[in-house]
Amino acid sequence: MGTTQLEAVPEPKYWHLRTVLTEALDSEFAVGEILPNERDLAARFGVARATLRQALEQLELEGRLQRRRGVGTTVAPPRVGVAVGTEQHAWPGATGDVWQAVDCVLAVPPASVAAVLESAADAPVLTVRRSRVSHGQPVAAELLYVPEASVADLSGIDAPSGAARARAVLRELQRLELESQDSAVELGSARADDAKELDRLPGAPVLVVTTRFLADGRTAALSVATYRADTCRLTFGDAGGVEIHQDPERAAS
Amino acid sequence: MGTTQLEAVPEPKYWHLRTVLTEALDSEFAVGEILPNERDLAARFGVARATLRQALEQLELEGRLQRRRGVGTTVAPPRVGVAVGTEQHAWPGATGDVWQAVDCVLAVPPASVAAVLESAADAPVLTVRRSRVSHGQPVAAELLYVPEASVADLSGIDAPSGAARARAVLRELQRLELESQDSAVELGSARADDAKELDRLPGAPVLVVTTRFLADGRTAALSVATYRADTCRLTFGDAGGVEIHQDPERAAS
DNA sequence: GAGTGGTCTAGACCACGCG
DNA sequence: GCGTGGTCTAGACCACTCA
Repeated sequence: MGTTQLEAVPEPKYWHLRTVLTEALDSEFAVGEILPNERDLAARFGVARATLRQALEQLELEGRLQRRRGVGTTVAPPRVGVAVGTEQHAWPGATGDVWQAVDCVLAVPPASVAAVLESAADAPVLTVRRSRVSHGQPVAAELLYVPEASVADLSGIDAPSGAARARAVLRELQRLELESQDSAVELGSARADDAKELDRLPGAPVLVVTTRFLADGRTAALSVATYRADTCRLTFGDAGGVEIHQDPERAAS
Repeated sequence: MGTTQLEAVPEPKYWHLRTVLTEALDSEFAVGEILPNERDLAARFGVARATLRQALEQLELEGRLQRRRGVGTTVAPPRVGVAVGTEQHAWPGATGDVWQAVDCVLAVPPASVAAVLESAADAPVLTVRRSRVSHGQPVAAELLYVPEASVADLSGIDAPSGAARARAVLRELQRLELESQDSAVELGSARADDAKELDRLPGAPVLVVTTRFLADGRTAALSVATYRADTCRLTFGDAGGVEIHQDPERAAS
């Protein structure tokens, strides 16, 4: 006897909370609206604040919420689609490039980068920092590694570093003919410097897009671009990409 | 006066822990090795278990660790590259397809899917479940939505559902000529059913790849594929993709 | 049944944004 | 200075795996 199937599968509280909050967001809140603070919400649902925060973290990961210290928790707008396919993420420095050069230094790259560039582990390479803005918000920070062999002549540039030199490097890069490129996308967490540029805390989830540019039969440049995972949807291919958002617990049944 | 710059920037303990552990993983541990349990580790570093767990979560997100309840925490192998570019993630059912058909039912899709398919919100569509295995491990679960208009004739199939019917649907789909496709990648969290298929807990981070297949001037099929974010690196483009792993706190300096 | 990671609690203090 | 989210603690119990 007893209850039929009440709590037959005791799912975690935070997961149930996530579902409840998702439905509330869908029906009762508008984009940009401020939610009650965490202490109030926790009390309202009768859970500890840590448990509530676990649910909010999920929702932030899914791009449904935005939390800012000292401000509050707001309903996030739908993710913006950023093109990383053929056209927009093309040969760095090409016309129509969506990136903005920030800085350029000559530095020894991480070992993993050196391996791909087939350069000595301690050989310095030109390291260009660029940033990408979409809809007024910073969406990505990039480090572009360019072996000195890829740029013919930088003697006309007097600046040893800075945005001017970065643009000069990109200009020189354009003299090479791009043969092909390939990319990989994986999940990562923002390093301190990237986090700052993306207006997030260190460790924030990011989508790391690594692109290798091939010219003259070798790797002419390597781009490691860090996109905010909470606000971005990376689009590939012919058209603009698909607008789909995950539904809560909706399976084929 | 006082101390020069000791703790001038008090970074969070869990972040510092993450860095320390990353370096330890790089130098002192082999892939597959089992770490001390969380209680021991926390005691060794003089922090609460919750703080230690926060660091481990980061490392798991970055694909460095693998944690399994009842077993322990092990050092994860490098992420496997899975191709989602042109060839392998091509027209479903084409020869060389890496997917395995699991099931097929006729069901009403989520509203967001119906919108893309340009079908009525309550119109059922063929929903094919497929799974993808790489290196012996399940890496992705897919729901493929196929409007009935896309498949000419299923009358020869007596099974109302199941893997046999799924394969029949894919076979019929091949009769259409694929015009183009576009994809989008975004971060999500695994629904209960996907989590089970991917051998993870609900809410685990996943990379959601949404692909729209265009044929006959309309959307002939829509694929929503859920990849394990901890173990997968999605590769696009001409070659096999780049093998880069994020280095801890290594900036151009 | 012993040992593991997963969940949850009820507190405390800190860093930040804003008025 | 106040309210927010972010960090941290020291416990407890649960779910799972495996010998």
